[in-house]
Amino acid sequence: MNKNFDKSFGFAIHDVARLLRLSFDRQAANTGLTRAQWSVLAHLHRGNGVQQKTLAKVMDITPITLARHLDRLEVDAWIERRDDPEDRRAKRVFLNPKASPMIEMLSTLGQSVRAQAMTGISSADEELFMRVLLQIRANLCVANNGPDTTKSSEN
Amino acid sequence: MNKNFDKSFGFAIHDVARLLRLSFDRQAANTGLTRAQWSVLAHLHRGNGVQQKTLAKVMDITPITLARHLDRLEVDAWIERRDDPEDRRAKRVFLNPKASPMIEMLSTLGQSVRAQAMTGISSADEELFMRVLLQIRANLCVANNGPDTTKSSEN
DNA sequence: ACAATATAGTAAGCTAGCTTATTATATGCT
DNA sequence: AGCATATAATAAGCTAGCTTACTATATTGT
Repeated sequence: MNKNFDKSFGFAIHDVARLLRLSFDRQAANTGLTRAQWSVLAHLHRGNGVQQKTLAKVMDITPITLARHLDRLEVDAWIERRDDPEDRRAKRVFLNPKASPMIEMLSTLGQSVRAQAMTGISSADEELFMRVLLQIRANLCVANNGPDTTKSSEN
Repeated sequence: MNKNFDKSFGFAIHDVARLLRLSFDRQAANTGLTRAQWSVLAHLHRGNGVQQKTLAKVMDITPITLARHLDRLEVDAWIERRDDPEDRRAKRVFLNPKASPMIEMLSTLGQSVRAQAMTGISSADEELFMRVLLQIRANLCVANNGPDTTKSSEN
């Protein structure tokens, strides 16, 4: 009955994104962290002490969306906001020590979810799939932001 | 700096889903309908008068998520809920006549967004991509719902 | 120097998904 | 018949994204 919808590109992508997030969040429920929050921590892991503005840009989410993640992460002491000494408008975000082991754990969880999703798919197919996926993302970035700002500049 | 994240499967899928939705919703903003709402209308188009329970199952969203879409769609008279004559707990959902042309319009919009996303991708690659995508979805459905309930039964 | 403009962060309020709990009605068992 | 269980829809309240608007601070132009 819903053949066309099952096969529709946009809906299929949407479903897969949702199912992946659900799968991850359920398995991480005991940690009290969601995938989106983990993503913040992981990005900080590779660039600790950045401004919120920068972090939001790298993560490609709006500053206010990031701010809310940080609010909750700060309550549970995963991260800390400090005033930027060079710009009184800005804040810089730092990981607290307790975050590191958690980042590791969630990273392996992420890998296992991916493996589950890719069951029965050859590595050649997987590779092509990823290549096309990244191309699609690039196409949409251009379409959404106007000729690419996001990926070039980095504060 | 964020190479690994750029290439990560889950995040890339998530990004693409978000960008697709954004792209669609922006271009459809003047209609007052979102992609999710359009999806409800389109499903009704191929199965008018179904119960909410059934519609939610076909769309693979929770009943309460559907109920809220229906609330707004009903306010603007795109659809109508009627009591099920055979089950006093249930309601059946019907398209109003004004919906049909809108469904057509949004459907072509959907196609154009897809074309934009697929720019520069060969049809062979696109085909393989879709095949893998649907396989992934099937894998995740099993993982999330326990051995597949969703796709087999249909009221 | 100071007025105009730009920028960093946040607030308010929206859609869209989820889980858990409630209400009303059906169904099934004894 | 009547009680226990199951089901259809909704309510309450959460995360996560968005847009638009506001506040405080920087920057720039004259």
